[in-house]
Formats: sequence, C-alpha cells, structure tokens
Amino acid sequence: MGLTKTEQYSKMQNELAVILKALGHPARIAIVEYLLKVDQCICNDLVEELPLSQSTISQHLLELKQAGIIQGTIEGNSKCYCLQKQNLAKVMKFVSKCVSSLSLDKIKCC
Amino acid sequence: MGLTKTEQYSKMQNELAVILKALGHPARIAIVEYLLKVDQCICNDLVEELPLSQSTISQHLLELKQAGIIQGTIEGNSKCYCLQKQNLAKVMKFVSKCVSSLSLDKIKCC
DNA sequence: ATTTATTATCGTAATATTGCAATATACAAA
DNA sequence: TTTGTATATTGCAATATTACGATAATAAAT
Repeated sequence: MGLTKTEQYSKMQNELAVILKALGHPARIAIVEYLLKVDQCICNDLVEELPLSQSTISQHLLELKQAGIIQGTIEGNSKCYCLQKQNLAKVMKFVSKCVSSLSLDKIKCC
Repeated sequence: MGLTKTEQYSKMQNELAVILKALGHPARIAIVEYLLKVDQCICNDLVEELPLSQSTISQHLLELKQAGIIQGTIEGNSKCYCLQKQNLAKVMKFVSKCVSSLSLDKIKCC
C-alpha cells in the first residue's frame, strides 16, 4: 500500500496533517526559526545558514509553501520568502485545544 | 540518500520535528481528537472509530507514544491510552512564538 | 485447559521522502 | 550579448512510511 487514505478523514484533519507534516522536519523547523529571526530572506541566505545543498533547500521551501506556512514573492532575480500567519494559526488552535483541556485536569488518564 | 541529517540540527529542532511529524498524519490527528473527546480509550475503540485495520492502528499508536504525545498503560488484558501534556506544550510554545510575532505585525514581509 | 478478547509484531508491497549533482530557467548587470 | 546571480527542476539512490494479513503473545473468562 503505502498510501494514506486521505478521503476517509475530514477536511480539517487532512489540512492539519499537511501543515504539521510540513513542519515535521528539522530543516524546515530551522527555516521557520530563521524566518522568525530575520523576518524575510532569500533561498541563498538559507544555503549559507543550513548544512544542505541549494537544491535540497529549494525543495524544503516548496514544501513549506505548498502547506501555506510561508509565502514567496518574486523580487528582481531572486525570491523573497516570509512566514504566513493563517496556517500557523490553525495549528495553534488545534494544539491549544489539546493543551488547554489537559491543563484543566479534566482528563481522566491511566 | 534518504536520510535526514539529524546531527546537524539542535536538540530542540529535532525534538520538535519528531513531535510534529508524529502529528502529521490524518489518522493520528483523528486519534488525538478522539482522545480529547473520550479522555481515554483502548486500541479496539479506535478500530471501530477509524477506517484502518487493527495492526495499522497499533502502529500509529506506537508512533504517537514514541513521540511522547500519548501514554499507554497496561490494564488487564488491554491497554489504556491517553494524551500526555508535556510534548503538546512544546509544540504549543513553538507555534505560539510564531503566531504571536506574526500577529504583532512586526514582520516586514514581501 | 480451552476459548475469547485485546494488542503487538512480522513479513510484504506500494508509495513517499530525503538529499545531491547536474542541468535548466530567469533576470540583472557589464 | 555575455557573464553572473538566484532559484527551480530533473534524475537518481537510499531510506522511510503506510497499510494489510497473518501470526504471536497475554490475560481474562468459561
């Protein structure tokens, strides 16, 4: 098999999974953290920052972009990348729902 | 290659990536949401809830457990699963850092 | 002791991911 | 027009993931 049964889950579950999966790699975490620090950057900045080749970083950027975590706009002969609020807010909402119900000690655990 | 260069990133970046990756699958999102609803459950409850075989669900539960998102304790001849606060809080902290810096409109974007 | 219920593990197949080098594309500047 | 800069794409190899059926392991119940 090797195929996720996407059609069996809700739209929200699939969307969340895509976003979280995109964030589920140390290089992409590093990219997001770098963007938090410098606000915006081009691909080449990351080539100097991370221990990966240019082509690999370009692919990680594409994955983050397709998940809606970053946006990239053409600027001259380079491309400016920055974070996108919307989808990070989705994760925030999900996780805070988890954590808040846990911290209220409502949950009877084992 | 096909191998993530784990040793090149910080401990925090790797830990976060593991947790987020574990949450990056609709079935595992569904499991977490189900646990939020029912507090605790056994594997068989999920077999009736999700469109997956018992063995597949068992593997998803293992992955969530290894990432520290849930815990499972033996209870008679079954196993009781429930959410674990600690690691969800880690994600929460990361994402809220992202979102807060974005919502403050501090970021100059493209 | 045997059956039943619950979960884990093994083996397998299909697909996806990770990473790089090489190449292609696009634009700016000389 | 050629050169340089920045990014994307392609092709490939190694590894990981997803899912299932079959089988094992464990404990409770009959």
